[in-house]
Amino acid sequence: MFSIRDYVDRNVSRNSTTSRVSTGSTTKRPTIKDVAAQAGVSISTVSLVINDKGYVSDQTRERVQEAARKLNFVPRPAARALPSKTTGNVGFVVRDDHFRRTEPFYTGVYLGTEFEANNRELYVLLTTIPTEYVPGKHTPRFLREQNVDGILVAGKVAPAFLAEASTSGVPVVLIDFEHDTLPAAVIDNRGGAHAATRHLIDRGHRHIALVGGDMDHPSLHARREGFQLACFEAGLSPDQVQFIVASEGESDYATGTVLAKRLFANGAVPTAAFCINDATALAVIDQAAGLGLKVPDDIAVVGFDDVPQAKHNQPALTTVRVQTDHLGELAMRYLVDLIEESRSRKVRPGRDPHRITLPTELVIRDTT
Amino acid sequence: MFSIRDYVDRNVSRNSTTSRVSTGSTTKRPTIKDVAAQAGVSISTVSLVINDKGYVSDQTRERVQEAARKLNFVPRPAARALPSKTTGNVGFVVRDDHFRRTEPFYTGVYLGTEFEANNRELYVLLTTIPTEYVPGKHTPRFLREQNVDGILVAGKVAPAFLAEASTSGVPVVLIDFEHDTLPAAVIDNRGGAHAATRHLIDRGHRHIALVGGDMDHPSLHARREGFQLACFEAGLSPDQVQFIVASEGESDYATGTVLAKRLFANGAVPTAAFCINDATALAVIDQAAGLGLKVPDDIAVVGFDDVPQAKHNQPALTTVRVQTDHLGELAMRYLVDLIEESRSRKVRPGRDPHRITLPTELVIRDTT
DNA sequence: CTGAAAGCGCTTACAG
DNA sequence: CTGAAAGCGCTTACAG
Repeated sequence: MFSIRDYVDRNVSRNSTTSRVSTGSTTKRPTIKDVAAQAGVSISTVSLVINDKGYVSDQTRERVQEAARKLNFVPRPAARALPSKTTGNVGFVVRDDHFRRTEPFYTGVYLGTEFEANNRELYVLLTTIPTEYVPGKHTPRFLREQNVDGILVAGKVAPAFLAEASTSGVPVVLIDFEHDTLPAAVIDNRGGAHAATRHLIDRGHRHIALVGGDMDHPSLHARREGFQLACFEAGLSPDQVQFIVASEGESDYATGTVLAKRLFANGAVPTAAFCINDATALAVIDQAAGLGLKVPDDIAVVGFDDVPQAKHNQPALTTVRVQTDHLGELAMRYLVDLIEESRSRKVRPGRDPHRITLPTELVIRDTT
Repeated sequence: MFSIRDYVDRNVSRNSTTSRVSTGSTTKRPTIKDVAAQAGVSISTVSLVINDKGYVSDQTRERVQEAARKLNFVPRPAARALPSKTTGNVGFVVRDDHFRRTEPFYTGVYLGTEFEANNRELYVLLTTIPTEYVPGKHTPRFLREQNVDGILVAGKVAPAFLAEASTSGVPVVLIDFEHDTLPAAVIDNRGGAHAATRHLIDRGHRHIALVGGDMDHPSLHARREGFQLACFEAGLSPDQVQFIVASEGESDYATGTVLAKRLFANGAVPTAAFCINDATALAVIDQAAGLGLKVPDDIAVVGFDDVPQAKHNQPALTTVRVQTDHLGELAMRYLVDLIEESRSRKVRPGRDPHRITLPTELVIRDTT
């Protein structure tokens, strides 16, 4: 390993002050006690007011609120956590390779959860886990320390992790993934795929291919179902529909390129392709261009996800928009619901978990 | 707004158990008290052992450790935070538009900090701020609550935020950005650009262009310097060197496309282009292909960053690799150093802030 | 080297 | 509607 010292650049200008600046006021940060004194009430009352709990007369409430405002009082998270037996944190787990992906899908989801967490006065502890998850070894610290009130799991993860999370004692909500009976916030993959396929059919296409990598993921599986349903409804016969699908591997640009070659290698090329996601669609378009085929005249292409590149591509890609932020928000709200539910022990008798489904939107651009 | 209820999918199978499973053992989580009882010592001693502080005889140390292991004791973060006046958290701030970028630069940096945070028993609170930062309005919650021991700021952010962070009373380390005298962990942009340019010159090129968007960012500025230095050292005359630079706008693919058109519009096209980053380089390559120019025969291209796409591009892009994880790690270590330093009040007399520089590596592929 | 005690800043029954 | 008191689970001087 290396030492930090190895990298210190001594050529930095030295005529400088330090970065640590005092907070200006010498008085230390106020506590609930200071607020109580200022308002002339007990700390119990202050606590009730800032938590909006119990019965407090309007008059004292206002007096407390004014005192808090005047002193610039902000409760310390740790001091609240200790007696209340809650942490004020939620965990956000995603596989590292997913998080690193070029398409900013999970960063969008994360930002949505962060936004909603801010509204709910929660901190989000973002942790990545490896694809090959080994329980004791890779267990997120917040699980070991039981330092969260709930857990969000984004995307596909190892079942071993889900088992661990499920037995942690706090609610778990999956995002864009499904597993057993765990509650989940998912995209309307089937509906989106159906709309996209329907759109191709409406444009007059009758020979259509589905192109995509491994369909093992529940979301991709649902997209295939939506595609099939639309084909069936339109009365297409099986020989009008092709499935260009890899038996393994991610549905990424590289896999898409391989599949596109297979697609165009066939004698009778379909007039339209529903691609399982944008990465695949972009690969198909590039391969088509390489062969001198015109999009959409020779082959129409529709994707799924509406990644940033979709809009900028030449030609701009018709696709299904997924509002990733919104998905994260939705999941966080759902999790908070479950957390509150589990606190008011009333609803113990195992309410069934739900899937919450986020609608999608077909965005018609230049490839169809 | 909408309600969560609007999205509940009632078609989910209902023959299921709830996701909330008890932890198995009915006994509640052990505290330091339980460990003390088990080991037959006081809680003070247990505290000393688990924090590796003060003098404890080897014998009692072992007895305590065994007791802790046996009971599966894990200290609660909140309980430590309260009396110790530390939070165990560090803030990680990045602009939302940067975090959403297609190139996973900042996610890589984040993962590096997370990795190192795990080693140091710290939690990272990732927060995004808008480009147009308004102090009171967008202030991260961890600042309001003073809920961090230190702050990492990744990439360019509004000066108003840096001012707020600097006066928060905790150390701040910038990542891939520089500002006044704040400590920073930066990439060796100048060195990387110098090596890349030198490489072009070594390949025999004498007419070279620098291509990139707005050079306002310190990192890009440093790259330009490295480029210029290499040109100067090689004795290139000013008329052999072109600067195709936008006066504003990000150095992204779209801007790169515009610049590439300008580059190729000139009568005398250079034989090589040093692009300020990979996004720009990829745009140049695509534009060259559109004009029937061969890369690298008609024009050699080198980028900077080594984004995932660089390797997969046809032809694969020669570029300068930046180990984003490593950068994050480095910054986190630096921050922890500063935090510890600020705790042991000895080093008060304003030590000068440093820049810690991460080396880069030239990756030669097929475009040069 | 070890323990008793005070205290961190809150919440939460429990009285009144 | 309000307050006194106990307690959350640790850390940290301070004695010894």
